[in-house]
Amino acid sequence: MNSPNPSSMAPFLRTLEARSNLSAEERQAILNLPFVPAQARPNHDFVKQGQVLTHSCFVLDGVVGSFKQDRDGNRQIVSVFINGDMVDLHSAVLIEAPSALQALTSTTILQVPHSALLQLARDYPNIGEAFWRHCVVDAGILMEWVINVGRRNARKRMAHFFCELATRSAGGKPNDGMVIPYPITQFQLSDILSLTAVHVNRMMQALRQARLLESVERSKHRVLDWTGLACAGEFDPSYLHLTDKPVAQFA
Amino acid sequence: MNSPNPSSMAPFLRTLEARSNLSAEERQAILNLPFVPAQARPNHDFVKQGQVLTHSCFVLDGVVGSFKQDRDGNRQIVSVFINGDMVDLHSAVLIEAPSALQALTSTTILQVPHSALLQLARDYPNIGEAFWRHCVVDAGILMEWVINVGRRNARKRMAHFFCELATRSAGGKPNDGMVIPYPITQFQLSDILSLTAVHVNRMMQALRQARLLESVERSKHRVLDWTGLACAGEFDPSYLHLTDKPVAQFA
DNA sequence: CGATTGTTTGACGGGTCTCAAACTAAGTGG
DNA sequence: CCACTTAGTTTGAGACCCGTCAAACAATCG
Repeated sequence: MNSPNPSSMAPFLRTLEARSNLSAEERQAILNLPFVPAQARPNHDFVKQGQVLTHSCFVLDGVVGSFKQDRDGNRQIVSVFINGDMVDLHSAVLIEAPSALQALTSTTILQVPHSALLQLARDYPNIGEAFWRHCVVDAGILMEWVINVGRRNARKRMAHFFCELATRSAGGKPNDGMVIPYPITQFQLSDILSLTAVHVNRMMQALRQARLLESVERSKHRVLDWTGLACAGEFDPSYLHLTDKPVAQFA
Repeated sequence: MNSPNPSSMAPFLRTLEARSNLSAEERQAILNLPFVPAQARPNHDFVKQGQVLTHSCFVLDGVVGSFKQDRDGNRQIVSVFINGDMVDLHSAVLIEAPSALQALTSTTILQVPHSALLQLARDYPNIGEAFWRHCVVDAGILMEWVINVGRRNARKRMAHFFCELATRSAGGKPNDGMVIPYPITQFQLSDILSLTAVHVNRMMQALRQARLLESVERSKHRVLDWTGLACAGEFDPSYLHLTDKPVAQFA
């Protein structure tokens, strides 16, 4: 355990602290979480839907998609996770995986045992609350996904997704010219956006023509005009809870 | 406080116990939660999106929809709640409402102060875990909603929704002939399913013609053929976590 | 250099939306 | 009890967004 290096949990701590107040002792307890590193191959489930889990997965480097499939095997990505995200913290309290997990590119994950997470939540109720809050924020992102897929047309939907991804990779506000540091193919985009790869391609061209986005080498993407993109995607980042720290009523 | 009667929290306890194991003392603590009853008028927000909240809302009787709107004011219902559901338990840890709440029909809600919920979670870590798990199940329902809206056509989508609603109202497995005890208009259905009211009407006719569903008085609906409906909607109820009790690894 | 993966293009079809209006049921006031 | 109003349901015609199928093109890698 703990081989990459002892502070590999630092990005997780950072994510938690964006939304919750933690004491020095609590911070240390998070950093001391045990883990087992693992490499996830792209296009290959490392968690299967319905599987019973004993650990949660933390993304140290790369991109992970959460896949659900309908009866015909049509796959739909319901959320994506990047560096610093705890993919399935929820599995600590509901051990049956509601969706499959798959890396979209070669990804390093750290497996954190449920027992350690739950022990921490019991020893430090404030950490328990922070974990709970973490899951609640994830649910808020899902809500945004519902309205994205349900109400926005292909162009807005795609713009919105890139806004979210850019904002999350930048840990706040993205800059014009930034490159989203994860390769995502148009085929993967079609799974994310509930569109066909053909239509993704056409909308991509539309965003390029509007000088909002640019494709760069290896299926990566550059934000050319952040304000324009946010406008095209009707993007309001507040649901990500990355910047402000909402304080609970109870002290 | 506590006026309807002291055990009004019993349905909430039932919901929690379907998914978590609680001790006698913990059960009693849930039942003793303080609350303020309130009546919610249909088609009128009782919580606005972005509002800062001091209490969570429990549905004692009726239906509540969670609405999100895009910039143009297009509304989309992202989840519905019925008797026994704690609509926004999540607001206890994230006090800014991610969506508006509105009754779809005349509804009785009980407002439970966040302070009481958080105090309970701290005094009884096991209750904290149960609350956390409750929110995680809600998020799982949202995931199903994403694939429903994203991947299923109008007919399947509608069948799936009625399956979910029937299952939840029946607290498990619905029966042929059961009437879903909440009036829902086709206009409301269009907000739920991301369709137009016109198309909802046409799909409704298709389900009626297939002898799967029947409309009864006052916008209510009767399930004629449960197996057929579940098949038409590709419905698998496991994500609702109503029957089995998944036990966490940690004792 | 061939093999594989990802991107682009075109033609066509269909599911769903839009707009508009008629019809029905339920509730209200005179 | 009836006339009126309002909310909800139903129907039709036309347009458009996006899906399907098929094939060519480009880039990456061994």
